[in-house]
Amino acid sequence: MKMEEMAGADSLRCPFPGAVEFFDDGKGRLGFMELLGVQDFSSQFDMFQTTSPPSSSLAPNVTVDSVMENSEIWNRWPATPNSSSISSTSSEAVNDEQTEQNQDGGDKQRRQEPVKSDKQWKAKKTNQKKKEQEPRFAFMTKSEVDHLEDGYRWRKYGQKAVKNSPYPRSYYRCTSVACNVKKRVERCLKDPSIVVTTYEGQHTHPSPVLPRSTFLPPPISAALYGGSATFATPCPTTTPPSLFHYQNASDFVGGHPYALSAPSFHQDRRPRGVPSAHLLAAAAAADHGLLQDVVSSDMLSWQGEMV
DNA sequence: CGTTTTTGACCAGCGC
DNA sequence: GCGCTGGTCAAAAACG
Repeated sequence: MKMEEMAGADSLRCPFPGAVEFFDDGKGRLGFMELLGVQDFSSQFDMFQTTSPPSSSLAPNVTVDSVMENSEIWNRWPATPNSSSISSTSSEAVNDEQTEQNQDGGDKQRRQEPVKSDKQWKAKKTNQKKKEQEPRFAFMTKSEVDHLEDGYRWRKYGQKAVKNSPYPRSYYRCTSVACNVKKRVERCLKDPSIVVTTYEGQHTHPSPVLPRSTFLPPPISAALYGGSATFATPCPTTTPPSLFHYQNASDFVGGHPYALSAPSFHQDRRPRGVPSAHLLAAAAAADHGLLQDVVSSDMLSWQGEMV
């Protein structure tokens, strides 16, 4: 199936032209993913929902429709402005970065030196309290692969079993020096095909694979570069969300809450300097008018079919 | 050989 | 105080 056809099949039902991303996995196979939604369940959390069949499982006979049928949230996309501010966390994020650095640097020392002073413990407690206020940002992605490409390099530092769930939660940390951003990846209990990725913190550096100047809508750039002030909630698969809130309507170009997630294969070991297709698609989805700035002619082709 | 992942252990917070 | 849970550490293993 041609990309244009796939995109065309999507255009009738998808309320967000451009919300489907096609990408080449580098092995000649075509992958795609869907944006399912942007959601703020508790005014504390932005959630992006996407679907992303792994390239490895994407057989040639798999059609967009077969995947689209799995998208429960299509056509449920009324935007409700949310006035919560995102600016108040930026300074805290910086503080967190500093405390985190101290913590990271000090943890090894702490291990070697089990006896801790009260000051150390209080500092850690304070740090944890701050962490609760750190910007968080979550994506829901339909994918068979847990760890999704987002333009940054991550190192897994832990994995925990989730209560009442057969699926573990993985903990990742940005590999960049002095960058305190973390993310958690877990599967939705009710719908294991959905991966919930929660970002925490603010990147102190540009994406190694995406030029900083590339336009991304605030939720996306927030996720990639840090800056959102909202919190994630567990996936709502039992009752697909009917309300979607944005922190500010103006946060979205053209009022469209376009979002992205990622192709899900070997994200961290992709050759450097190669812009991630999904990132480009995200930018494209944000505003078709800006498409020419960020996407290839091929992507423009299918994007055009969808508008 | 450097980097990343795995995994058991540790710690804090919370509810009872 | 105790047990449970979430988050993190760090040594060892795996990987490229």
